[in-house]
Amino acid sequence: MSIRTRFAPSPTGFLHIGGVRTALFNWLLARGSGGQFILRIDDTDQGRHVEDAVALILEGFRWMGMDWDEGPEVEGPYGPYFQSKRGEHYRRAAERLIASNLVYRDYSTEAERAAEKAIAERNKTAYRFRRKPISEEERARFEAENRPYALRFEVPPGRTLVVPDLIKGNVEQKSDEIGDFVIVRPDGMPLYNFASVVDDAEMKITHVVRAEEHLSNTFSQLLLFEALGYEPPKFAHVPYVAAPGSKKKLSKRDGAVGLDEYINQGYLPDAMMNYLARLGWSFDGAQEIFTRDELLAKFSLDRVNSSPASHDPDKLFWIEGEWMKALPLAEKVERTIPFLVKAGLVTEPVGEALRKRIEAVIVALGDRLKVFQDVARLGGYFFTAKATYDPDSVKKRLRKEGVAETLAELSELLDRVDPFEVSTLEREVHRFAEAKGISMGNVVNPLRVAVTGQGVGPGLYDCLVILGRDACRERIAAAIELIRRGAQT
RNA sequence: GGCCCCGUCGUCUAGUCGGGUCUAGGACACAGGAUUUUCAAUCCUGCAACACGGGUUCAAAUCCCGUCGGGGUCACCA
Repeated sequence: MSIRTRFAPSPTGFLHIGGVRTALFNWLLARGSGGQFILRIDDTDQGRHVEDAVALILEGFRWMGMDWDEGPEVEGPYGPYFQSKRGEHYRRAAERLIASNLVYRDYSTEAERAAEKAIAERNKTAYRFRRKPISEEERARFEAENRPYALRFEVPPGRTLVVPDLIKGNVEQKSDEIGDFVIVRPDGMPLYNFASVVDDAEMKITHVVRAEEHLSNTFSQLLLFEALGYEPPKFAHVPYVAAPGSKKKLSKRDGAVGLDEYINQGYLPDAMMNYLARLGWSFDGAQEIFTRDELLAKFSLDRVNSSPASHDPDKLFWIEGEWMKALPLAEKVERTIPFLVKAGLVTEPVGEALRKRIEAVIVALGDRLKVFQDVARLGGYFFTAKATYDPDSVKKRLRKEGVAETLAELSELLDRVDPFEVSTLEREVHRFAEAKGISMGNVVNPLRVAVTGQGVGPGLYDCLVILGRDACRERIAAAIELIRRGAQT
């Protein structure tokens, strides 16, 4: 039988990278073996804005390139794939449990339970709900007055439950440690532990790969699978993702934890997938870069670490750089455009001339281009009429004795160089420096700041050529003006 | 607090099951150097870990016990 996995997010409107990693493991496991990956929305308890939140999740999955065989939009044979639309399934399952006498009506009030919890708290013991005897008269009265009740599963005493976890190994728990738990609320809403068991069973999920926080719940779920007469799936509990440089769980306060932040910076999906896969999983202790196909072929649960891994933005950035280097030029151009538009540097539609210019900038940027927003960040001045001068660079390279004069002469030089190309430019600037007895650094650096406004950037001659003779001379004039004005004040 | 999971360089990890080949390997980051018009890239070098304490053994990162630390769960949340 083929492997069927699922990812079941609750629509909170936020795609945590830890969640994306869990989804990835599921996707890799299923797709790597020719199985199916199912997306299910666990929205039993949410109310509003579910649609927007779901759209965001789907968008994230599409960006990552993790397609789902069954779920929202595509549907499938075991739908619906929204828990909020599966009420009938839960109701039928609950009825079966009622019929076999494995659940009971709990008429307790919130105040009663709160009091018992308080006692447990005071005694420093675990709070466990247990079925209390109820007299026939009382029961009849409750029913007569239509008193609301929750449906609770009666946990059998004296058993040892074991989860044969694919990542953690065999994990045991005594059933006596587990209190009777609610499966359906008085308002008819099923609870997670119940709904997810019903869904996993009915959707024929073979491997439940999910966050570690569910490990303790699994014992209750095992009882439910058994009570419903289902063979439980295999389980694999993935350790949490810790904050950078720590072993503390990664939370929203730890900086960039949402997938959208990386999408917005212009990370590559392949790089993100590569990074996330290596976070908590390794193939042989040596390989760092994996293509999608390699991941599909090489991923296995038994090489997922049982201890937490911390999010490492530096490593993500490095992997991103490796992937960016390997990306074909045409694709870089194509994918850069939206970021340039967003930065207000170009407007669509992008004509052939502008496209050539973008391509030239990307070529000049070379390996300096790591994420797509870098083109705007590092090379914005190629797309504006004037340069914006960085104060530090101006101070360091322009406000020096004789720089204005040197720049004026360089401007004349640029006027003469023909053709206006990298090789000729390079030759003439070298000759100029030699003739004047100035070090190359003292020629090139001021010239760079004068035409780009920045202290760092692509090779100078590339910059000059892309900008063109006229723009270069205009900017040099502007820089000289800047120096003169600064000298007066 | 009870129960459960986890603990190798700052970080991702190899090695742990089946003790010796581990004076603990690779990678990211960091530091220094080479190259160089800046930055990036590249190459070289360096820094750096078996949480702690006992025990078993000829031999322990690897097995056992304890301690400490982190996480989860004990919801009519997921």
